[in-house]
Amino acid sequence: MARLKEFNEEDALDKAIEIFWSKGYNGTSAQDLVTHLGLSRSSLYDTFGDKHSLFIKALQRYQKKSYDDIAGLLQKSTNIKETIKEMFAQAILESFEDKITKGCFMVNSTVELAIHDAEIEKVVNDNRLKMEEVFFLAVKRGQELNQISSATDPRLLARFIFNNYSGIRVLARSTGTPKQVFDDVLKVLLSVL
Amino acid sequence: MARLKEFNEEDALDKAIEIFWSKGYNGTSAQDLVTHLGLSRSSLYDTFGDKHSLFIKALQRYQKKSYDDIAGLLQKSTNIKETIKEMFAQAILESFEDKITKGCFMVNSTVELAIHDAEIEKVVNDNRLKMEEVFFLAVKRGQELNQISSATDPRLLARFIFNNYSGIRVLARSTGTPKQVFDDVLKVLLSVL
DNA sequence: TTAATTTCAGAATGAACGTTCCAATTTAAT
DNA sequence: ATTAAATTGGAACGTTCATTCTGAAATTAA
Repeated sequence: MARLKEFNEEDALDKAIEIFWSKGYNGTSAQDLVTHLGLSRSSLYDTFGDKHSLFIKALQRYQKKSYDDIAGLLQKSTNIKETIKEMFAQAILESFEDKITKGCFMVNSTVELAIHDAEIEKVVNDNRLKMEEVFFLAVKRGQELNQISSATDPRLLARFIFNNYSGIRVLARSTGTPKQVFDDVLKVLLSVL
Repeated sequence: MARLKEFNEEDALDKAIEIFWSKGYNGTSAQDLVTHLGLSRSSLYDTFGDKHSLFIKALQRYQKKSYDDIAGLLQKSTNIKETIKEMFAQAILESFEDKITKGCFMVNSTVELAIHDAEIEKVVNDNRLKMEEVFFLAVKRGQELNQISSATDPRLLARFIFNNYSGIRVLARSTGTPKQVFDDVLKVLLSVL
């Protein structure tokens, strides 16, 4: 009965992830969104509601994508320690690619918004719990397979891995950090497993 | 010959650190600064120039204070590993205090601004290098004193410690993170030293 | 072809933004 | 006392902000 949308909603959300990831919530203006998403103000507001709603949707989509990515890799892995190494190596490499997105959108949002925005805090905490769980199960399996040292409780190792993941995502937000720094951190991290 | 300032410039800077630390650069308005610093717009702008200049001054002051704090502790320490443990334990405890400042102002600024602001990036990189150096010297001494395992190059351990420090500062920006999570990370970290 | 419905581009909105200005006030040396 | 310089509170500035509105264009079932 009515005119069709000229854009794909998921593609637009991916664009929103990009620009929020790059500039943060407060650093991204409505005009930035219009420009980067390539749609008009009216379409933007009709489709996604206000800026805050759009941000939440973008962050939730990012959470699901990055979680599924990591969970997928670890679940199908036959060499857990090697997979963890590749995961980190990948995150490190990505931070040296020439994209506007550096670091991690979830880490950025945690730092910028979690203490002031209950809705964001919930997404952030859910993410931490899910990531911890997927690392926990992976480490536990790695220990059973004798690929990871059983000297330390897998719960602790899971939290430790997540912490180092956050750490390198912070380092990645500064262009000046040499790759060797990341590699050194990863090397020590792996020596614990 | 002229009227005297009614406020202390360093106290005002400390207040600026607080509010920028809590709300970020883009999240802090000129009105926020006026309210939190307790001085008028004219005094604020006459004394510190514009918002960006004030932010840089605040961040540099924070850098010096936090660096001096950590460097002081490590340099006078007779038990390096124990001092590192106390340092982290202190950072963890502070994140559970009822203050508006959570996490680390330097980490926050890295995440929010480093890729878009060359001046901030310089402060951030200088800080990383200085922190790495102070950790490096401490670890080296700790190894010489047989307080820290010599299995790993002190440079790598320094970078690793800094990375975990950043990580827990991110975790600290989310009120929902249970203390046990921090404690577990610290436990694994110490097991490497 | 018509009618119903939605999207679209861009103008318009009022509020909030960072910054500047101004007149009054305070100080201390003359 | 007068003068010169600096600080002060608060009004005022133009700009940008997020959001809403308007009216034309587009679509498709009837």
